[in-house]
Amino acid sequence: MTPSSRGPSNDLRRAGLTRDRVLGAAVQLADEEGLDGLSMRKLAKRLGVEAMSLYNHIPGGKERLLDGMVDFVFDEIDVPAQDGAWKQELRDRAVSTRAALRRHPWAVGLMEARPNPGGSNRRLHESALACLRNAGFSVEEAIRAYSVQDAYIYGYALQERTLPLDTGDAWRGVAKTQLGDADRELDAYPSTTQVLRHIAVHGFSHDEQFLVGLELILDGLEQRLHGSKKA
Amino acid sequence: MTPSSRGPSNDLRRAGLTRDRVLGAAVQLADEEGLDGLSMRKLAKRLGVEAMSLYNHIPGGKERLLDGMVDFVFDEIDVPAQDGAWKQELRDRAVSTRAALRRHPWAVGLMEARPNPGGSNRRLHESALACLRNAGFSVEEAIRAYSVQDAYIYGYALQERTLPLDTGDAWRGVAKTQLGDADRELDAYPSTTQVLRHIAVHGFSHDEQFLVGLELILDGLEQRLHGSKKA
DNA sequence: ACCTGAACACCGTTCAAGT
DNA sequence: ACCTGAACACCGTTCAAGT
Repeated sequence: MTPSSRGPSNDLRRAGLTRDRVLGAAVQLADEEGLDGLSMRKLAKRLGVEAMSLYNHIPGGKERLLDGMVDFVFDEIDVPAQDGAWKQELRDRAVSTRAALRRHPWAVGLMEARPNPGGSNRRLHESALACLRNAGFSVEEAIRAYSVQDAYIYGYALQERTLPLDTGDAWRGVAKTQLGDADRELDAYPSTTQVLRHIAVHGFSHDEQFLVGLELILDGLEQRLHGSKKA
Repeated sequence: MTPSSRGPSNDLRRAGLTRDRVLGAAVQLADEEGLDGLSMRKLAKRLGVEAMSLYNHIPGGKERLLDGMVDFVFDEIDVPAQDGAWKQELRDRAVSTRAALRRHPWAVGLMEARPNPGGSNRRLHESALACLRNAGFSVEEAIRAYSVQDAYIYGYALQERTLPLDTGDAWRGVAKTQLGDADRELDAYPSTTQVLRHIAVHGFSHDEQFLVGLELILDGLEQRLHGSKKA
């Protein structure tokens, strides 16, 4: 009568532990509790199993688990098309990358630091480079464009991780609190105070800030592209 | 006859444990073994003491120790002057920041993530903002300029941490090794292969790459500055 | 005031033993 | 083939006890 009794073999149980299931649970645990909260023992408990049995599915231990988790995040990033609209494609990739890193803040410091890049990482890398090459960037300029844009995206994600606030109200509140705390120090840091006052009134938007900076970089790359074509 | 016997009081010993000495030893340990290698127990051993006695000098435990270490790194970054040469001042600050992060790679992910910023951090922040304001940037544009440039600097440091190679020879070697490893995959990743071939021949320079990207951003900020002045 | 030993509640990982 | 208990070598931190 139970559904499982009708399965093809009755030893599948409710377990069916898989590399993918372990990876998914690990990402979820890190999303909820951060990288410090991710331990082999806690992860095992979530999967209804003892810590030692994880090593049957993740051969390299925790280090390889992290490799897999990082590639899991890379897989969530949209791969750019390789036709001529390079600026739009790169902008989309940047927005998509930032969104993935907001969902998985623990990944920011790991994405570019893994010695063994996974398949999703390599495919994304390849597509972005191809997109730039097809648009007319030389190999050298494609490397440069990729480097500058990636530095900006990951650096911005690093900043945003500290204060991932969405609404103008939240920002106004933070600025007012800091102005209240500082009080006696306002004279020593006049420009900082000015900035806090500005945010306390006008708020702040990560969405807008990120996009404006991104546009500045894309425009700079476009100028380099046209400059090199003329030369 | 021994030097110490002539000291003002003989109970100073060789210990004289201080917050500053603990901080210095912690930075050195992290430089040598990375953040994972920094434990209260190992740090204590270096200072000739048991782990528990560190808590007498670093009240908040390891978390506050990290706060202190981060501000130790901020203190090594040159503070920009506040006169009109904003472009040169910001360039110098960027170069100085990257150099500090190369000396202390463990700090990259921590610099902007501490909830309680230290004095050196706040002074640097204030000076950079003041430099921008004095150059004619509005409050809003100063925030933007600071954000874009910092994202680039820290993001670049994040990339560089993975492969902190200095010489063209080292880069050529890495590229050749990767081309050898990949072999069967070269067809699947043609643009990546092209990039590796380019580096295998021409090498690569972090110094140059960082500066070119930095200039692209500074030029973009300059255009925004002039645009807003006219408007 | 500063240092310490013992203890607590955790880690990642190995390995022999189970089924 | 997969899971586990016990064990090892580590963590950060508290606390009562020493001097």
